[in-house]
Amino acid sequence: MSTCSDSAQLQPLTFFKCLSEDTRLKTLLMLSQKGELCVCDLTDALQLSQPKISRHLADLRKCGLVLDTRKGKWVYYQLHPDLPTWALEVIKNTAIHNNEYISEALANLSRENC
Amino acid sequence: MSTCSDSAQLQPLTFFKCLSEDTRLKTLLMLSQKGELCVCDLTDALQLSQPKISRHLADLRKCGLVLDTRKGKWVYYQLHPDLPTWALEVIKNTAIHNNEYISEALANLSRENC
DNA sequence: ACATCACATACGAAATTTCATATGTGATGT
DNA sequence: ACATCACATATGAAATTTCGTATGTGATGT
Repeated sequence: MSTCSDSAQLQPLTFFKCLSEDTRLKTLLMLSQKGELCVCDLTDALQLSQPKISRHLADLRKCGLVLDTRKGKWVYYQLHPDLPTWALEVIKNTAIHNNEYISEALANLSRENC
Repeated sequence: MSTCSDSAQLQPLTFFKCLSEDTRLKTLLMLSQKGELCVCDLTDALQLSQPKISRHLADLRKCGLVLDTRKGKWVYYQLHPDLPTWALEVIKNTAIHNNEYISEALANLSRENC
């Protein structure tokens, strides 16, 4: 995940490289279902260390797949509003037809908040 | 691309790992447009060595994304007929909206045959 | 039987990706 | 000013992926 030459148009290969890692894929699928999540939501949901989540979010940011918004201490992430339609459809299509892949993470999410 | 535990149901992560490499992605997109291609078609189209193409096709085979059929000397590949609908739609959706990504390869294809 | 064509596979080397650990930064509260 | 919380980033080690080269295999033709 090094070659995301920022600000260029989203290349299909770049896009699928982002989807080819467990943490990043689950993050994108969860965002497509939940709309908006902060970093601590994701560490809870995926049961992973904060730096690990943060590094993968940085990758997704650099490729333009997610948008971050600071609200006080918290940083909220969402799927980038400027995502090409085909890419958004891939994410949503995958999320809808693979519920079991993210169901456990979504369950962790609802239990507690930071 | 090592962990394609054959014959299991297609996992989204496995699927996207297959799409996260240039040769494999272009191969799948071309198959979705052309229906059927032999190995030498792909070496011509993508201008890559035969073993390189062959190794990536082996990956796609092991993950169940393509089906190979021997016809005399030639081995023809197609998208696997049992592909889950969501996966097939991802491939077709991507192909339709990213013509420029495979246009050069498709042009090479029409020029000559082996 | 032998040569050749189309394709598959084995083996290291090189490049890329991923990770844990440590440290840095901005915002909030006292 | 200081401590703390939420998050980001740097660094080097470890795992994984990719590739070139060499070699193996099945089918066809003579």
